[in-house]
Amino acid sequence: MFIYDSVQKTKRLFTPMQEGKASLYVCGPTVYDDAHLGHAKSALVFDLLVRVLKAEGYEVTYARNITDIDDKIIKKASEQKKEIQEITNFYTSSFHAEMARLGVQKPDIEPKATESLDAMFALIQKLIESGHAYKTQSGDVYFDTASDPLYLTLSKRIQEEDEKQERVENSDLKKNSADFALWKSVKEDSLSFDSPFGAGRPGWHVECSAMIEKHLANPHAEYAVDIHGGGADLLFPHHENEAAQTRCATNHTLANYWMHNGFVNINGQKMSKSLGNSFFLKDALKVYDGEVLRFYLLSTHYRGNFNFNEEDLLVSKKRLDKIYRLKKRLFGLACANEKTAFQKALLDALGDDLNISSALALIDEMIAKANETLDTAGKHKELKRDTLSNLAYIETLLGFGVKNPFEYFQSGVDEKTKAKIAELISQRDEAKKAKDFATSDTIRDLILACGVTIMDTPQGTFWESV
RNA sequence: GUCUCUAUAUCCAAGUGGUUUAAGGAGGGAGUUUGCAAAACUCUUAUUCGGCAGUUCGAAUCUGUCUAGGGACUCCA
Repeated sequence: MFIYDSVQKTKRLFTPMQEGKASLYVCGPTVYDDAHLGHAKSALVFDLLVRVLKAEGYEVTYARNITDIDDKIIKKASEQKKEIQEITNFYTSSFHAEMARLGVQKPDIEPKATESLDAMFALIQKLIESGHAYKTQSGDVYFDTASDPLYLTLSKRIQEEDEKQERVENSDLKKNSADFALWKSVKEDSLSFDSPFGAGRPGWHVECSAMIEKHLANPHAEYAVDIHGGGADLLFPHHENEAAQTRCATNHTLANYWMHNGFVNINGQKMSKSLGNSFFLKDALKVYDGEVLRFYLLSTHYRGNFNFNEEDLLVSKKRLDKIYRLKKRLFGLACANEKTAFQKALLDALGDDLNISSALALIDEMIAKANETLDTAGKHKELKRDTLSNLAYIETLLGFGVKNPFEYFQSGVDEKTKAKIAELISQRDEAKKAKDFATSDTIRDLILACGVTIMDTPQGTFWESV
């Protein structure tokens, strides 16, 4: 497959270090607040990538971390007078629950910062020993960016003059203003762990490098992982710093391929903590079906910016509805495992740097063709078998159409209303049989008043919630 | 300010030099089907790809420039 490498800025043929195996590390959330749509987008993009890699035949090892040591967590805990763990446990489990509703499969490894301290100590120790890190008078350990000739080559930034000047002024603290903390010495009333460098807590960037070495890296390989992913906002400074740490502490280049997903914008503006315009996933899930959100957030190319708005989301729902209507049409029939030309084309589209638009176009064409043949030659066995197989393929590759189609269309309607609708439909059938269309239309109005729509088919009358 | 990305029909959105005188979806229009609807299906809806200039036999696709809008440079998916 082809992957756009956001560091080389070009589409490259994916060639893993080990034939048939792919390792992937993605920066996960810091668990101090509810997940927003941006977290959802990132998780969905890499969930899709993993599914595509597996469909291509790779044995995938996918790690996504949980950052559970952080200034913001500490701040929140003290504000709410709660234990750190109470905060992190709460947001970790809500993150998991919300991801599950989006159909995001669990990563193979989900390391937590609090469980990876040994690996961080080892990495920091190596950096100190090799002269790439230093301890300040205040007890902090900093990475010495000047000691790494390749620093800033990942994000291709240019060191500015004023940054160099700061070097002299702050000589008793940091050697260079670009230097970043590997270990922050303990301050009063904050979270602290014992370490070879004194009590304190790790800097943010060090956990990813350490986790990758611990869980994914092969000591003899050139790269620590095949693919490293995350949101576009992480390229600098987070990924730059990760890359520097790994490069200087180990004989690894951090990743062979870098993938960065674009932002989710609200009203054309980046959703951001500082702007306070975050759209929380839990709020979106109150209003919209998780699978519709999945379809919507995945419906445009992962690298582009995504402007969230309700009208476009409803268009996505209509497209997903079409998959379910076809599924409903073939409901109850046995599915054979036929590999079709459509499936090959679908995988080819997604194998081209996750070209979801092409993939969705293929799906729409497949649906139209299947419906057309079912309209004109309903007993076409081979077509039914292939169509069912195609729908099953879409389920595993994209996670679309995974529910029972009747339940999908009737979600949000309580049992009492369902019974009432069933009763009205049977009354309407009586009237229709008697060709009393005035009565049947009156009954239809009563049914529509329940917030549902009905459709007469050769198999009987069905209803869907609107 | 420095760097960087984007600009395709009413809207969303593929397409990175010729098989595309531009996929797919939504919306609009006309039909088929239906007791009527809904759903489904068919046809239709950009001679044109932000403006200008250039490279080329040939450009939405490459180069320059201008315009508009995002983003990074500070915690962020």
